[in-house]
Amino acid sequence: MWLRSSSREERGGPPLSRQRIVEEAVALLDAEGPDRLTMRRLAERLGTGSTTLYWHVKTKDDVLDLALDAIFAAVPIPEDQEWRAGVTRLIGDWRATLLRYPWSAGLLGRPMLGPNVLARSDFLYAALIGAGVVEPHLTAAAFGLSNFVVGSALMQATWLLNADAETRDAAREHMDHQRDRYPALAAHGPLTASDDWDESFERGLTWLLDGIEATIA
Amino acid sequence: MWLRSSSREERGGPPLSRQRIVEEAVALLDAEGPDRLTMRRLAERLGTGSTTLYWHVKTKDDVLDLALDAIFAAVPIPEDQEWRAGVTRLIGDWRATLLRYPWSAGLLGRPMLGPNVLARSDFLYAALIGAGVVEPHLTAAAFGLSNFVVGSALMQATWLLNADAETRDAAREHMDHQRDRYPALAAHGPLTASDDWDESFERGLTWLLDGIEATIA
DNA sequence: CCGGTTACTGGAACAACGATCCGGTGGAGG
DNA sequence: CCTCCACCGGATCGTTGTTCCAGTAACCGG
Repeated sequence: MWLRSSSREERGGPPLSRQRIVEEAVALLDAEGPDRLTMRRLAERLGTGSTTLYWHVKTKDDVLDLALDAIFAAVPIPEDQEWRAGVTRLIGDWRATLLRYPWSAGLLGRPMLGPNVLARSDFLYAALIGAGVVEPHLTAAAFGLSNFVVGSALMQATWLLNADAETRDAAREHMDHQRDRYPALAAHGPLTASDDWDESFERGLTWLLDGIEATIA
Repeated sequence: MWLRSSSREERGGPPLSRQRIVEEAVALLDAEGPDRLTMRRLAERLGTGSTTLYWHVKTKDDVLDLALDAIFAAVPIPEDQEWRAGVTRLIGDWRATLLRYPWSAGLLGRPMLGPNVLARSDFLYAALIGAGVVEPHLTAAAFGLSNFVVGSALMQATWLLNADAETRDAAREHMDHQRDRYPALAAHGPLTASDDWDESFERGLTWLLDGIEATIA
């Protein structure tokens, strides 16, 4: 998607329709989930014919790529002086956005090269460099933080947001029924009411940041 | 899927066909990717009609759930005495399996309740408990390790395995063209030839394990 | 004012998909 | 020999992403 030579902007044509399509796609994904996102349904919401969309957008995958990047505009780029505060804020807001749009979890398996994602990734690298993190720790730190937040949001969105209540209950019962086969998991695993996703996330993030900080000479 | 009361096993009927379907599905996913996995194509490979599959399997999603769980049978459950060695081995093999079947990355957004996944999750909890990790660190540790490995494999599979060479080259050129806009990212980000995914993964894993170990009284 | 280029629209249609209906078949058990 | 039942698969339905192509409306140089 982001690799296609955008022949539209070159001619100065207003990408206004494109924007409206993406906005409506996000709204539709939010309201009904990714399965219900159809070119026809999207067009109907926009009051146009379904085939008209293909003038503004090459394929449906492009709509998804654009929608995925669009939601990251809600992640502010921190201005903190202290690197740890800035990184913590960025990662936290990143996670919050992924969880606010749970359908994004299913889209994380595609290349993210949109401007919003790139700008925030650039900030992450810049913050780490500014903190004095050098290779090979730099790449490991940026990867680790990104992968950690992506994995956390993916898992939480899968269980708490995308799965409906009956699925969760059935899963709990399923685990309960096999309590003897997976004793440790049944006693302490997810789906036990006691787990606090936010707290666990921050603990893991702290471990990562401590490890990164220790590499600074 | 795992929540459906399996009326087949109850009657003692041989689930042999089911197993063949899953094996062939994994082979098909491996050979042509998830987009090309079709009930018709899968049936054709098995030498049957497409509708016959629905006798052994409720929906296509069931096939995907079964295939996803099936590949984790290749992850051995460690027998190390030392907890760090066991956890490191499990997480490493987990990652290796996810990368050997890159299509699995796109399936991670669904509830994983298969027996293979559960058994290995149970081992992870048991190993951490045996090491002396207690709540609230226990949940954070298990989540953190799982999420880290899932995120790492997802990102690497996206870029190095699922994206074809031309996509990667186009992405590199795309980044190069905007080098001034994302200076830190262009200089140090992924897609720079110097990055070593394996090394970065192990560094991040070490940071997490160090943090977990520090919580042991 | 006009002819034509250009930006944009959308009905019709196509191939492919997941899934269901329903009429089969073949062998085991009475 | 009859009956039952696990198992099979052709025909078919509704829906999907995408393309073809015949339009329309606005602008622009003459």
